[in-house]
Amino acid sequence: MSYFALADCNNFYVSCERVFNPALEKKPIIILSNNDGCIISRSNEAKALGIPMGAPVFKYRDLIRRQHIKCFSSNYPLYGDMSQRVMNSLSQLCSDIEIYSIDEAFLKLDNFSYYDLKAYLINIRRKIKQWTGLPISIGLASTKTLAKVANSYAKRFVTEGVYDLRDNQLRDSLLSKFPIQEIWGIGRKLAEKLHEYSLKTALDLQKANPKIIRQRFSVVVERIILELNGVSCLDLENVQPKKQIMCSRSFGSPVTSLEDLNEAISTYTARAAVKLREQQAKAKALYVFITTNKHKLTDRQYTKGLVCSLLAPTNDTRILIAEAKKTLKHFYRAEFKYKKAGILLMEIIPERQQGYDLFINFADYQKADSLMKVIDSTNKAFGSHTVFFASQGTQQSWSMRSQYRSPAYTTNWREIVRVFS
DNA sequence: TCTGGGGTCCTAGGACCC
DNA sequence: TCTGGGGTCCTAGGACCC
Repeated sequence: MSYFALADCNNFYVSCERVFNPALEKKPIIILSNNDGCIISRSNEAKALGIPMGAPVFKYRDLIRRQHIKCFSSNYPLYGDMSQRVMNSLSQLCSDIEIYSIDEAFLKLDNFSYYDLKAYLINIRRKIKQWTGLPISIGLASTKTLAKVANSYAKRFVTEGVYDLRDNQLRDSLLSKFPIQEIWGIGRKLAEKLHEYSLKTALDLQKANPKIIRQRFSVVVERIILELNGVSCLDLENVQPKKQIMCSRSFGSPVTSLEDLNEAISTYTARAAVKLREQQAKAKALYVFITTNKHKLTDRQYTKGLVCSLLAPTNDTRILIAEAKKTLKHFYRAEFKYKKAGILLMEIIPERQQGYDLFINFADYQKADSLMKVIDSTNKAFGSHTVFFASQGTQQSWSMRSQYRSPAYTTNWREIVRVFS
């Protein structure tokens, strides 16, 4: 018999901040999205004060001030590095692991019949806390979907942070109290439609006829039913190379000029190209888009994007930037105030699958490869903005707001924690 | 003043082929 | 007074996740 466990960091971004600033323990804290727009992580104290997930921060300014809630801008260099430490630690403790998101991993526990699994997981949790400083919760069950349910109970009701949902009777009694929209894979729309069939709890769904549900909904919901019954349909997944690579950002303030948009698009293209080379791939097409602020009803709106097919697959930042700028020029219009721009790399193929262009000297390919390698390794060693392209600009007046950022404690020598000063 | 960013999967429907 | 049907490929869009 094999089981699944879901290990999930508690209030991950908040917890990362607390590791390096223990004065924040037991205080209400929130972390803001890029551009300081939405609330994307909350400490338990902030949740208790009624701050919802994903809410725009300006709607809660009063509450934040009144309750002295501490705000932080997102600090992805820090969170990414802490995530890696957690995942490395988990991998040492369990060999069958799928990293599902920045703060979650599924573990598959095969051939553990001689162990007390729950005790084993409690020990994992203790070690992660000791090695990284981060608190995690673990849910244990016979399928991934049930492990998710177990995890949410581990978070809410259990002090040792591990919840064992392997017993069928216990499972069904908990599912009868579990709202259908909180099931992994059931979002708002599906929940509404399921409510029309009087399916309100996870147990209602579990008892539904999978074949009929498949006809009326989809194979996705059918699988969820089987998973809720303890029939595993979703196995651990290997990391697949990305089929699309996106980089987009909202601007700190509205942008109108083509020069600024060119800088932004060049910057996003350069970032996407780094990701592309990291997975040893090339793109055959790219998509550039710009959009005005859809929340600002008084502004005239314009949203437009365009696909550009590349002559040959490439991961050369110089070519990608040139093509992206050329594409932008086709649909840029000067009379709008833009809020956001972005680029999507498409039709991605592995580097070694690529054919070569008859009219390009092979030596030129090798030169481009070496140049990109030097740029990437320099930026990796000395910081991501050490070498950059002139078209990315030096002022970047359009760049996003990040007013309350904590130091990059673990990834930048200049921002390292000081014990003495 | 002020509303994130990045990604996947599934389905429906059109075009096209024989 | 009669005009197939099955299969594949592609794309757009919806829904979901964290």
